[in-house]
Amino acid sequence: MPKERKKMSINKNRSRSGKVRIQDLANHLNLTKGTVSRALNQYPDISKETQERVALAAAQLGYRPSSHAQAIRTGLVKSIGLVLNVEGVNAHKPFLSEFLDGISRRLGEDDWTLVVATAHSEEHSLKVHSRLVAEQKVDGFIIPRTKINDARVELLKCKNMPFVLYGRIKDATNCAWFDIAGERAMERAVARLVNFSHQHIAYIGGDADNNFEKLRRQGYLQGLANSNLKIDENLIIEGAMTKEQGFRAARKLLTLPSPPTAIICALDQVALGAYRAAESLGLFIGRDISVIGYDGIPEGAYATPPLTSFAVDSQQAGRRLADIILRLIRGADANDFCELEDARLIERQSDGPRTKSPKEISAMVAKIKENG
Amino acid sequence: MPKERKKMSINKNRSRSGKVRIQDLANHLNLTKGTVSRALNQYPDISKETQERVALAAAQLGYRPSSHAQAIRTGLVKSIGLVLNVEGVNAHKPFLSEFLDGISRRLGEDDWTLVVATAHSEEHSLKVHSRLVAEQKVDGFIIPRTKINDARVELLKCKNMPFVLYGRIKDATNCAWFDIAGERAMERAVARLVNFSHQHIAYIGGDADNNFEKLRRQGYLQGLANSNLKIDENLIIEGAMTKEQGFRAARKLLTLPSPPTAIICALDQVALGAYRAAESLGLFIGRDISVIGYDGIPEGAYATPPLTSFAVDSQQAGRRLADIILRLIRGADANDFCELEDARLIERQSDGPRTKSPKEISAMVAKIKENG
DNA sequence: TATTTTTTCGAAATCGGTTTCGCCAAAATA
DNA sequence: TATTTTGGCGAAACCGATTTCGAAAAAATA
Repeated sequence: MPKERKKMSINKNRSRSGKVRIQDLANHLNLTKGTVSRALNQYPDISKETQERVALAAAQLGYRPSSHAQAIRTGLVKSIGLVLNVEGVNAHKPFLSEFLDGISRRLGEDDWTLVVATAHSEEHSLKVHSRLVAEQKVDGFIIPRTKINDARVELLKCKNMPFVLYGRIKDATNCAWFDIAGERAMERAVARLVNFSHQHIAYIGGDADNNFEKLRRQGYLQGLANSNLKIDENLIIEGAMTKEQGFRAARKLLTLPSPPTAIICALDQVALGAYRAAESLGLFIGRDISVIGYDGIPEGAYATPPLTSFAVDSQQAGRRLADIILRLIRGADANDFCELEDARLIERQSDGPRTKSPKEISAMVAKIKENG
Repeated sequence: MPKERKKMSINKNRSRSGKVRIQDLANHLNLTKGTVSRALNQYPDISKETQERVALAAAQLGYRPSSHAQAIRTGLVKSIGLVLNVEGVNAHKPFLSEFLDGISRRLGEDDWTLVVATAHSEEHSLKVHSRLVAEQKVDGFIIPRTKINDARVELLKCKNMPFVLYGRIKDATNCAWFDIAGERAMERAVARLVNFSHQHIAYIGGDADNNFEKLRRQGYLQGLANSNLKIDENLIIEGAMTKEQGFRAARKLLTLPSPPTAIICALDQVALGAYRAAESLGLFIGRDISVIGYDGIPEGAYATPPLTSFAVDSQQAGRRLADIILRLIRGADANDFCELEDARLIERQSDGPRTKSPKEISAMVAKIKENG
């Protein structure tokens, strides 16, 4: 008996289930499929009349070109990749769905789709990108959370694959990017606090290898400079990304011999951690000390007191990024897209006029620590 | 001058950029591409020797088959669709990235990918599904947040497209599904509170058209029945999905003439809203009244007091769902997948022995309301 | 040794589109 | 009227894989 050569043909039933192919459309119209294709793609050598006839029939029969069949000739699969690095647990959470929504909506308008993958380290992220490129699953990438020196950028440049950055990087030549000006927000935060008569303003930043952190820190420093305040290294802590880390950082600041009267946090989550630190030390936020956050997470509105913050419109960001990557793929020049947008200040009750001096705060804290 | 017939050829440069095609591999091996293809796909009519030679060369040259070129013949694009309905703002947030991660990892193991799209209404969701099917962007779907009667199921059944449900539905014949037994968690929550001597146990549920809500409510009622407690319709509120709605619902319950001594919430967010309601009425959770949530969101651990809840492992759920849909596409029978998993109880400090009677609670609340 | 079977591979068709080439008739020009 | 140009479409190649078919060589059997 000869070896069986056929492989199991799985789901053969589904393959021809009622789908209208271009050949069917051509038969129905008494044209060749080549002509139908050119008509649908608005080639100038097809008469207006025929074009309309074809378009009408296509709509009536519900013809939709198979995207991978197109891809084999055109090289375009009409989809965009987004690789999320989920190593830090809370990494992307707050606005992920809004962000995805913004991207998906914009892509959907042009009948493109979004491919999402996750990665668990920077190295793994590169592998995932490579796989998507090699298998030709996507025509371009949106790169979230840029690092100062970002290996993803090198990789995609070398593979000649279009991409747009959500965030900035050190060397952005030939890179399209879109970003929210976190540094300007931080600068405004300092100005606002100075206006409230604060002079000792601390800063709790995020992970230092994220580019946004570098920028926000710069903004904070610029804010100090604008008001001729001198930098106190003791009042600057970086590396806080979670509520817990915010708690620890704020506690450290508030138990300093000369504590700040106001704290700016690069992330709302961190600010909420600072809330608990203040609470644990008997300080009332908004009265004894001021706190300003950044992100505009919904929980901020429900905190006591409601958190003053800078809101980022993630949905809009996603939409804009999708729009840019589509343009790039269609031939636009990456250098034409360097877009910076401001975050929107939400004034709430976690900050206000300075009521205590550092000394007084220190005394309050000391008292509490004694008793408890 | 004749009309220009060529369309702009965009990104022509990228099309042949160093990619290894099967023909290149075949030339390199002095075989035909058909033979190479069969060798790579383990056809039995290729000698072991040749198979190994081909596999080696493929690895060395870095050959990866173009997935859409495969798709045109096999009918499989090797990707799974997930359509998120984002109409309720907070709809999917807490565990979305973990969920995506679970799916993406499992799919990645088999070189499949995940296509994510968003929808803004039930109707729009159907359209998005249809588009993905028509353009053959996916080979199957994961359907999150099942409704009791779910139109997505009808649609996909009729289009003969494989899918797996995250959640259950009314009529699940020929449906593969995976779910967390929220009803059993609610039942256990009641038993736990009864054990703490509570007899007046309220329930705040989510939107009634979600199937999970129906089940959790049933579980709550079952729990009452198990302990021979009678149902008090005044102690049951549905339709709360956010912290704000939880606040309102809990306030309503606690200002009742005969308020509950314990509240079970179908969502942690809602439970945290209840925290604020209790606070606003001068009640201390964990001492004056008990609260139990469901979801296991990280914020629960940081609330005061830390929230007792039932944790759901979204990453694991995503992985399992991905695994099921792959099996279905490879020919498994949908009826073989009806999987129910228990949520894990996290005992914290928001519940405990009953210390006050409804009357006493009512008195406390009245006192606070009097004072302001 | 002659015949049959098995193993292994090449050749070619195929999937569903896009794109190129060239033909023929109608219109424009000489 | 003779020639050239143009408009509109059919025919066929092509994209990169998979799958079918058949044939030559090697092995097994008569």
